[in-house]
Amino acid sequence: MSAEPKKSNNFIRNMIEDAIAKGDHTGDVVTRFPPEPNGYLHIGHAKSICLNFGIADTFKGRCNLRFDDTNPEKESQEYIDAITRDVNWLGYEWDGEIRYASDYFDTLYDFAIELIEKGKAYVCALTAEQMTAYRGTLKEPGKNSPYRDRPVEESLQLFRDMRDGKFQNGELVLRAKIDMASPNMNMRDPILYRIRYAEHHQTGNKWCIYPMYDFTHPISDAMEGITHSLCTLEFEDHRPLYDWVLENTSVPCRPRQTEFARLNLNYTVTSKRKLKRLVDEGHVAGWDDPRMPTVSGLRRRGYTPESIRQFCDMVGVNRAGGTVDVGMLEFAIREDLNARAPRAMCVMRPLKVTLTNYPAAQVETLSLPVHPQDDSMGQRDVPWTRTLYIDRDDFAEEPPRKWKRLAPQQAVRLRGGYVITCREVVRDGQGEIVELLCEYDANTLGVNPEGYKPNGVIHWVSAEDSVEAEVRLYDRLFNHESPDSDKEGDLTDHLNPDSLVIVTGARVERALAEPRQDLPYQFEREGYFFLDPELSGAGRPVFNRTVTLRDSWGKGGN
RNA sequence: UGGGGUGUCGCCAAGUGGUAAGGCAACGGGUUUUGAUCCCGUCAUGCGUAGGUUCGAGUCCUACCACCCCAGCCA
Repeated sequence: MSAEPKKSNNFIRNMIEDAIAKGDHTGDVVTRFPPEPNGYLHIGHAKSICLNFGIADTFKGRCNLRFDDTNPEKESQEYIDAITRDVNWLGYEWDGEIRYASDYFDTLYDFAIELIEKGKAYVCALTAEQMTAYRGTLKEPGKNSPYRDRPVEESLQLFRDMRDGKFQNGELVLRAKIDMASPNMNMRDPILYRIRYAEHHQTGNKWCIYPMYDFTHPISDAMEGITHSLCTLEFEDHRPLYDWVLENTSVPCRPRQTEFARLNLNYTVTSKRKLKRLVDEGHVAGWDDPRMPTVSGLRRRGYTPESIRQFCDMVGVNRAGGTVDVGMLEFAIREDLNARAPRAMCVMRPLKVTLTNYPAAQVETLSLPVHPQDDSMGQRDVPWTRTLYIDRDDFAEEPPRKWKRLAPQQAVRLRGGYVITCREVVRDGQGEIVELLCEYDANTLGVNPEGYKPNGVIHWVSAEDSVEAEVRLYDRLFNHESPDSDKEGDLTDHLNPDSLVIVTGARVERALAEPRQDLPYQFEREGYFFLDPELSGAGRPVFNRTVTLRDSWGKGGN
């Protein structure tokens, strides 16, 4: 990546810079992004992606994409495809081909043999329950497995037999021989291989034994010449084991693991397990539901890759695990879209306005800028007719103080058009307001009226010459700041019942009959809205609200 | 005294002994045909607490306190 804006410094960048300055690090800086294909990427992964690819970029190194696929029962090609797409969409290119930990299954097997031959690993026949008992507790040491000192030749033969399918699921495991009394649970003779008769999405039925993460990861890193293996804080306790594996096998090089704090966002969850649950239980429409903090959800919502990268940069990287306010994410997308989004008008809840002094047959084509601060984006045509729609929320019979919209006998500017004054309110049999009879001031196009001052500016659309649209107003999925970290109840107790409000019968200006699909629009005075690629039909657009405009008046939007 | 971490403004975050950056939010004010944007201003004598070292400490030492992670044949 070359177009990456300059990145804020963080302790990892500083560490690498110092090492290069002191001559401790020579050669390329090589990182990797190593997702397990057991779910979709979320905003937390985006942080890791920006870090790994960003580091490689600033140090002119390389970054690999490697699927950590050692648990076939939880993984699938669907997830691989989604993850690959998301990384690309975020704007990153990995070095060479996509890698898979499963590419190294043969190598891994050989290194396991090496450990056994060195007397550093053994085949253990303890059951899962026995294993737990032997492991000890956090405060008490474990005790050695009775199989720990079995002869090397015996372990060697047993391990081959494991591979050759001579045992049942879970019957035997290969364990590292380290220290059952270690205060670090990960060092109490961790399992290296388990028997699992499962078809693997990459290797098919070639294997019935699969290596564990702690054995696979350091070796995969070494095989790829990774110099900086960056991971989240919960793996800190695994580092001694990561190092142990590298020290005790004849790997070609020596990567270093460095941990950083994972991203937490309030009012949402960033855990693949919990997100999967929301999908499986139907609380959302899928992994790419616009309310999901997944990369695909954010994309469908209208977030841009640039805004997500900017957000990750704002958040920073360190070892102090905090919780970032979603407001910062919203700021990032507003900042990007304010500069780039074409403007348009959309009336969510149409209220008919008849201009009594405007000829019925007349149509005037107004030319409005696509962006008020960027002339290079050009103009668009907006028809002005006798019958218009404004939003019901922009009219009040008894306006509050400082009302900047329409009210009886008061005037407002219609955005880009004329100033109108409301003369009469028309009601139906139920007493509901169905129409406003207004007069327009023909001398106010592009100039202020003489002798009076309009309240403000509201948006509008021609009644006949506009397009019907469905608009989906999204709000936060949870109404609890930390929906998953409290003891008060279940995650699903905190779902926001108003996280999706569907508005049908909205009207958008004619220019949006065929909306662009690459970037959201700003519906003026409302927010940013992105054409939903799944739900929109020909001539019937569906817009997802990406985010409201900042609003210093009341609560934003509808 | 299981082990490993982290504590700087409401939130994120710089700072590596020389006298507390920046961003978000908030709050004032100006511009404005989006109650948007933009502009200008305010916002930590204080860095988990208590001692200590030093001419000088967020940075060094000691002791506490709080929070997070670890007992999957998950990653």
